[in-house]
Formats: sequence, C-alpha cells, structure tokens
Amino acid sequence: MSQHRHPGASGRAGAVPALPDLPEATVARLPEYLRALHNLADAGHETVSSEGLSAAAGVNSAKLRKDLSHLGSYGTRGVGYDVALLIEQIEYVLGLTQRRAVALVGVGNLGHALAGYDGFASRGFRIAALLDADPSRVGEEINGLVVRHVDELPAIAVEESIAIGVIATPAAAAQRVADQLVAVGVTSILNFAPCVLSVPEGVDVRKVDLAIELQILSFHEHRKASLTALPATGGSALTALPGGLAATDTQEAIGT
Amino acid sequence: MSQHRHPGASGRAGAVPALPDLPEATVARLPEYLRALHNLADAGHETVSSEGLSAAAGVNSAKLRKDLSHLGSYGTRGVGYDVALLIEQIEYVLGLTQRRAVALVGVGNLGHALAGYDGFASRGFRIAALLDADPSRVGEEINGLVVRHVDELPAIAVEESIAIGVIATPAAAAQRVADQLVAVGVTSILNFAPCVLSVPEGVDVRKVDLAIELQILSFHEHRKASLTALPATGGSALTALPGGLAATDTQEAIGT
DNA sequence: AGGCGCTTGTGAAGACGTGCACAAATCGCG
DNA sequence: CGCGATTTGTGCACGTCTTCACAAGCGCCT
Ligand SMILES: NC(=O)c1ccc[n+]([C@@H]2O[C@H](COP(=O)([O-])OP(=O)(O)OC[C@H]3O[C@@H](n4cnc5c(N)ncnc54)[C@H](O)[C@@H]3O)[C@@H](O)[C@H]2O)c1
Ligand SMILES: NC(=O)c1ccc[n+]([C@@H]2O[C@H](COP(=O)([O-])OP(=O)(O)OC[C@H]3O[C@@H](n4cnc5c(N)ncnc54)[C@H](O)[C@@H]3O)[C@@H](O)[C@H]2O)c1
Repeated sequence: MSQHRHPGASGRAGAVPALPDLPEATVARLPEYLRALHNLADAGHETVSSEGLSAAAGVNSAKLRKDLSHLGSYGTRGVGYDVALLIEQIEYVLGLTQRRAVALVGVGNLGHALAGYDGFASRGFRIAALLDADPSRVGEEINGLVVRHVDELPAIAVEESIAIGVIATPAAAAQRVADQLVAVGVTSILNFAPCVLSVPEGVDVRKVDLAIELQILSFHEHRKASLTALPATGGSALTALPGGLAATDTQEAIGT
Repeated sequence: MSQHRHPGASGRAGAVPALPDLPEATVARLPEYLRALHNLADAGHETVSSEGLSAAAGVNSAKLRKDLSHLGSYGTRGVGYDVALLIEQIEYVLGLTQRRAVALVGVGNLGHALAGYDGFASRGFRIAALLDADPSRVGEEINGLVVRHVDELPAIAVEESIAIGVIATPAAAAQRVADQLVAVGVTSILNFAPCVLSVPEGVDVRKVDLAIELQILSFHEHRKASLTALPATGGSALTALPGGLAATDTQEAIGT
C-alpha cells in the first residue's frame, strides 16, 4: 500500500483538527459505518451499540470498536454511541464536511450511468464537470451538466476546484487522461479502466475493475465445485461446521 | 481441465482438481497478472521475467513470484515465465476455462452500462440474462438480449446454468433479489447496491461501491491537505509541481 | 448509596501479508 | 565442459490486521 511513513506529530494539542493517522483498513470501513449510521438515523435511532452497528455494517463488533477508538470518538459505556455525533465525527475525518468536486472524464457507456447517479450527491460529492474527447459528445447535456472537451480541463479545474478525477475512458486513453488530471493538480483519481496507472508520488489512485471482481468470484466458484466433488462424509447439504473454514474478506453469511 | 504436468520436481500424483488453497490476497491479484499477461502476449512476448510482469501489473516482484509459486506455476530460472503457459495456468485456477454465465438483475441506469460492456465477454464471462421487475422494461432488447421479468429467474437459472448473479437494483430491492438468486442456486453474487447483503453460508458476495471509493480518496485528500497546512516549511502554498513528468513512478496505487 | 447489568475501550496473541536477500537452478558461450 | 550471468523460489523478519477476552466506566434500579 502506501509506502510513505509520516513521521510522528500525531500528538497535536489542537482541539478539533487533530487528524489521526488511521490504519488503511480502518479508513476503508469508515464509509460503511457511515452509511449504516445514516440508515439508523433515518430510522429514528439516537444511539447504537457496537453490536448493533457492526451488524448493520456487516463486520465484527470488536473490530468496529477498535476502528472507532482509533479516531478518538467516544461512545458511552453501558449505552453505546450517539448516532448523530458519530456521523459528524466520521464525516469530519473523511473530509466530507466540504463537498468535493468531481470531474468525470469519458462520458461513454459507463460514464453516462455515473453521470446520472445520485449516489454522488447524497454521499458528499458533486459532479462538477463531464469531459470527453469525442467532439460529437461535447455539448450533450446530461442531468443538467453539459459535456465539455477534455482539453478544457485546465480552465475547468480552476473554475470548479476539482478535487477528484474519475476516469471512465477506454484503457488505451486512461494513462493520458491521468497525466492530464495530474497536470492540473488533481491528486486523487478513481479509475474504471482496466489498466495500471502510473502517477507521481503523492497522487492516490483507486481502481474499480468489474472483471476482476467476477474473476475472484469465479475462483471461489471453481474451488467450491472442486470441493463438493471430494468429501465423502455425510450427504447433507451444508454441514454447520462451527468456527471452521475461514471467512474471506468477502462478506459471507451473517449467521449466528 | 487440461493441466500441465511438469517434468520432475513436485509432481503431485493426486487427481485432477487438486486446487491449491491460495491466500485471498493472491487470488485478488491473479486477475491483474492475467490482464498484464494478455497484453504481453498481444505484444508478441513469449516469456517474461517476474520483474517485467510485476511492473506491468503494478506490484512488487517478490510478491508476484510468491503468488505464482503458490499456485505451483513454474517459471524457468534464468529465463522467466512462459507467457502462454502462465495464462493457461491462471485461467485454470480462476476457473475461467469454462465461460461462466452471468445474470444481471436490475437493468436501470447502471445496468444498461453493464449490459453493454464488452469486458464481460473478453474476460471469461457471458451475460446470459437481463432481468428487471419493472414491466415497462421487460421486453426491451439490449445488445441482443431481451430483458425478462425477474420472476422468470427460476426457469432462466436452469436454462442458462447461471453461475454468478450481478445485482444492480436500488438498495431497497437488493436483499430481496439476493434471496431470489440464492433460492435458484446461485452461490456467487456481485452487488452494486450500497447495502449489506445477508446470505447463507457458502454463498460469496462481493461488493462494488463507488461512493466508498470516493470517500476513501476524500480521506487521503483531507489528510494531505491537513499536512501541507501545518509544516512550517516556508515554501509557497503552491505545491511545487515536479519539473518534468513523473521521474519515478513509484506506484502509490492503493491496492485491494 | 450501592450494586448490577450492560457496553466500551484495549492488551495481548495469533493470523496474515509483505519485502528483503540469497541459495539454487538454468541458459548461453567460450 | 565449465563458468558467469540471470532469474526463480523461498526462508526469515517485520509490520499490519483480526479476534478474543476482560477490566473499567456508565446508567439505572432498588
Ligand atoms: N461499461 C461498463 O459497464 C464498464 C464496466 C466496468 C469498466 N468499464 C470500463 O470503463 C471504461 C469506459 O467504458 P465504456 O463502456 O463507457 O466505454 P465507451 O467507449 O462507451 O466510452 C468511452 C468514452 O471515453 C471517451 N474518450 C476516449 N478517449 C478519451 C480521452 N483521451 N479523453 C476523454 N475522453 C475520452 C470516448 O469518447 C467515449 O465517450 C472502459 O475502460 C471500460 O473497460 C466499463
Ligand atoms: N448509476 C450508477 O452509476 C451507479 C453507480 C454505483 C452504484 N450504483 C447503484 O446501483 C444500483 C442501480 O443504480 P441505477 O442508477 O441503475 O438505478 P436505477 O433506478 O436506474 O435502476 C434500478 C433498476 O432496478 C430495477 N428494479 C427495482 N427493483 C427490482 C427488483 N426487485 N428486481 C429486479 N429489478 C428491480 C428497476 O426497475 C430499475 O430498472 C443502485 O443501488 C445504485 O446505488 C449505481
């Protein structure tokens, strides 16, 4: 993962803006907690126990408590966590108190879907620009936004204070687009193209690759099939084997 | 199916489906290697060193060698890996030798994009069915496939031997759809809806959540900002753009 | 006030993943 | 035929993540 270590200075005496140095695994789960908390808030809950929240988020409760303890958030022993307060805390840590502007590059098949997605707005982001290289797409209006040419990126980046770039172009164009984004100061990129991007230090890239997800599922499917071929024990379908085989990082049954 | 016997060394005398028990982290990287290998093959390479392949896949070379050693794949010391052979091996382990049938449930905004995505076909999968609950969508033809009603799932599952279900419905409907998929014997689900699915033991669920990815990026953005704000390095507020382009492409790409 | 039940926060142990560094294996060449 | 160049495969040490288990803290009830 990130190979940089930021030396010390974790003990800021500042009141509010003491940004803790969270484990990456924790950061990846915070959004999940946040979503669960919003659901709970909508359902009228004012407090929630680690047990309840962890169930809603699909994780182990001890893990949740440790995660929350990392960001210094306080629950109340014997009671649980204040839902509204916790939402506020997590949103602050994730930097969602400011609505970040997103530039979406590549308004094709997938780009159209993303452009019309309301999950951006409801989860703390704002699509500020739609960009494409194809002249025939430039000018098209989607969801109130007009597609502009990718060459206008420098101007747009300034206009809109773009914080995050989303790449939804074919793989062949992705590196070039990434370079353009980096050139205008974007330091966070979400890449949907199936390729590795090379970016300067300090720029974060996350990748979403549908085919990879399917192939991982395929592996487990394959393994499950090769296992059911072997065991000669009981004929029952599923043996409720306790504490047995490992649960992977994919969510498995939420039994118990 | 067809497995390659290797001369000498650890020839496992076992039967065919001796699938090694790969670390989950390795499984998650194999598809990445596979994609890189296909690129190399298309470019005419017949062999590749761990150094070369790892660079193409954006990982550490030692990690790559360890990953490959886990699946018992053989390279040749002093030479590298045979590209074609390695492709075959990885595809076998991932269970891609059979083209798995995918059922896509929820043909809305996102579903349309997925239905038109050629990355399914080119990476070992076949969209076998498009399903929706909205009668006004049923009957629509997309990419040569007709949208059918989700209630037909049981029949379709048999017809097409559905192996994987993809959920692209609103979150409110996702659990119900998951239950329906499980009921017809699907044991692998890819979920695009932002919610936790509860499924019986033995069923694998993977989730893709765009907002989570953005929020993770937001966190790092926030942290980067809070770091450049404090350190009293008299430097200008402008982050000194590295003179040229990326001199060193130390991939900071966030994995997994 | 005191006790009791509930829940948090965390120490410790172990599982897991990573990357270095090097011996072993292989090839090409003189 | 042997030697050096090259590259794999892996032992080992280290860091990260997960999970258990439990003391400490809190509120409520008597
Ligand atoms: N469609 C899906 O469901 C899906 C799913 C997962 C991943 N992906 C990936 O997302 C990417 C886009 O997929 P798609 O189906 O939307 O493809 P698409 O061809 O429909 O759209 C690509 C768009 O990018 C634009 N473009 C090309 N070069 C550009 C450049 N240099 N600058 C700006 N815009 C440029 C094109 O004009 C086009 O509008 C691909 O890499 C694909 O592999 C797609
Ligand atoms: N659009 C995006 O870019 C995007 C990105 C990430 C995640 N998502 C998520 O993907 C899901 C779908 O998003 P969308 O934008 O396509 O929404 P959408 O409303 O456009 O499409 C949802 C489709 O699901 C169908 N549906 C509803 N209930 C169903 C049921 N019980 N069985 C079968 N079909 C049913 C609807 O008829 C509709 O066609 C949502 O959960 C969304 O949060 C969307």
